Amino acid sequence: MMLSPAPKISFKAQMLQAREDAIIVTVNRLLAEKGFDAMTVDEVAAQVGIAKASLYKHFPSKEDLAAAAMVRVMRRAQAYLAALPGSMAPLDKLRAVVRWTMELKLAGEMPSLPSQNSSLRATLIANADYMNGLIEVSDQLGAWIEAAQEQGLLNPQLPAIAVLYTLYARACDPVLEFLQMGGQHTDAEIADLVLSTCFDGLNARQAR
Amino acid sequence: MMLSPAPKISFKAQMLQAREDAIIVTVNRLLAEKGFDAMTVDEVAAQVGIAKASLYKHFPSKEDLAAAAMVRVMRRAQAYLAALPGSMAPLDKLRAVVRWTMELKLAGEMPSLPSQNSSLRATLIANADYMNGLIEVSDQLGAWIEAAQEQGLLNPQLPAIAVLYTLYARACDPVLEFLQMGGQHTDAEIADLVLSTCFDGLNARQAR
DNA sequence: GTCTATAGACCGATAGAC
DNA sequence: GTCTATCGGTCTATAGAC
Repeated sequence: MMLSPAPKISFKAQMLQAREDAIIVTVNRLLAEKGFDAMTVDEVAAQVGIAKASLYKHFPSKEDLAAAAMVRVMRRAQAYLAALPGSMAPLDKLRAVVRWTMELKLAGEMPSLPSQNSSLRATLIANADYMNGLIEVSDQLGAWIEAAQEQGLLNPQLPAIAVLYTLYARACDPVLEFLQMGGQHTDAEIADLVLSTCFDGLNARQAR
Repeated sequence: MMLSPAPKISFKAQMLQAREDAIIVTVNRLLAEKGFDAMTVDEVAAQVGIAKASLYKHFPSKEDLAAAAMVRVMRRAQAYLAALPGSMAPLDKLRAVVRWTMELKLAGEMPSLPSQNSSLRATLIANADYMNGLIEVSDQLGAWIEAAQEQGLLNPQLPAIAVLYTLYARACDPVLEFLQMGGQHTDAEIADLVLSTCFDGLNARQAR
C-alpha cells in the first residue's frame, strides 16, 4: 500500500485549485483591461489555455466568473487591511487603503464591472463570499472613518456612508486612466495627485 | 397659385427635425439609464414609435446615435457656460458647472458611455460637432481653472489638466447613484455633498 | 403617379451555454 | 464543436400623402 492516499487526493485537488486560480487571474486581468461586456468567455478559455467546456466545469456562467474575480480582489483587500500596523492612525489607514486600490487600478489589476447590469448584480449579491468580504471591509473602513471624524481629522459633517462611497469610488476613477493616457506623470505621481484631491479637495488650503 | 411654397418645404423639414430631436432625446434617456451596450437599436425605434429602417435614415449606426446624444449634451453644456453671468468669479463658475452636470446625472439625463469601446471612440472623435464642442468647453473651463489658481482659490500645485479631468469625472461619479439608491438624501443634498467633497475634500478644514 | 415612411421579415455575425 | 438567442444592419412590399 502507499504510505498515504491523502496526498494523492490533495494533489488532484491542488491541480483543480491551480487551474481555478489561473482562470480567476486571467478573468481579473481581462475585466480590468476591457470590462465585463467586452470580455468574452472564448477569450478567457483561450488565454487560460483550456477548453471552453472546462471553464463551465468550474463556473456556471460568465457572471460567476466575474464574481470569482471580485471575491479575489475582496480577499486581497481584507489581507491588506489586516496587515496595516495597529499603531497607524485611522486617517492614515484610510489613505493607505485608497492608495492601494489606486495602485491596483493603475497596474491594470482592478476589474471594472458595469454597475447597471442587473444579472451581474444579482450574481454578486447571491455570492456569500463576496458579500461577506464586502461587509467586513465596509465595517472596518466605517470604523476608521468614524474614528477619524471623532479625532477631527475627517470632516464630521459628512455622513460616514458618503465618505465610504467616495473612497470606494477611487477604485474606478476615470481620472486615473485619463492622466495615465496623457503620459505626463508616473503612476506614483498620479496616485499622489488623486489622493490629494480626494482628501484635500481642489480648493487651495492655508495649511499644507 | 399658392402664396408661398417655402413654408411647405419648411414644414417638412420641421417634421424631420422634430423626429430627429425625438430620437436623440430617447437615445439620451436610454443611454443614461442602461448604458451604450445594453441599449438596443430596436428598443430605440420602439420607444420613439418609428420603424427601425426610419432610424437608419437619420443615423447610419448605433454609434452615431450615441454621438448625436453626446453632441446634444455638449450643446447644452455650452449654452449653460455662456449663460453664466460674467460677474461671477471663476471658481464659482466652476462650482456651478459641476453642480449642473451632477444635477443632470441625478435627473437621469446624463448618457453614460463605456470609455473603452474603440468603435464608439472612433465615431466620437470623427464627429466634428462633438469634438469642437468638447474643445470649446475644455478651453473655457481651463481658462477659469487657471484664473482661479492665480487668484489663489484653487490649489496651484495641481496641474490644470488634472483639475479639468476631476471636474469632468463628476458627470459619471458612481457616488451620486449610490447615495441616490440609499434614499437617505434628496438630489439637492447629494449634489451639495459631492460638490463639497470635490472642492473641499474629505479632510476637516479649519475654515468653513 | 411619385415619393416616402412603415412594418416586418430577413441575414450574418457573435457570444453565451452546454 | 454545436446549438440557440440576440442584435446590428438590410431589404422588400404595402400604404398613404401630395
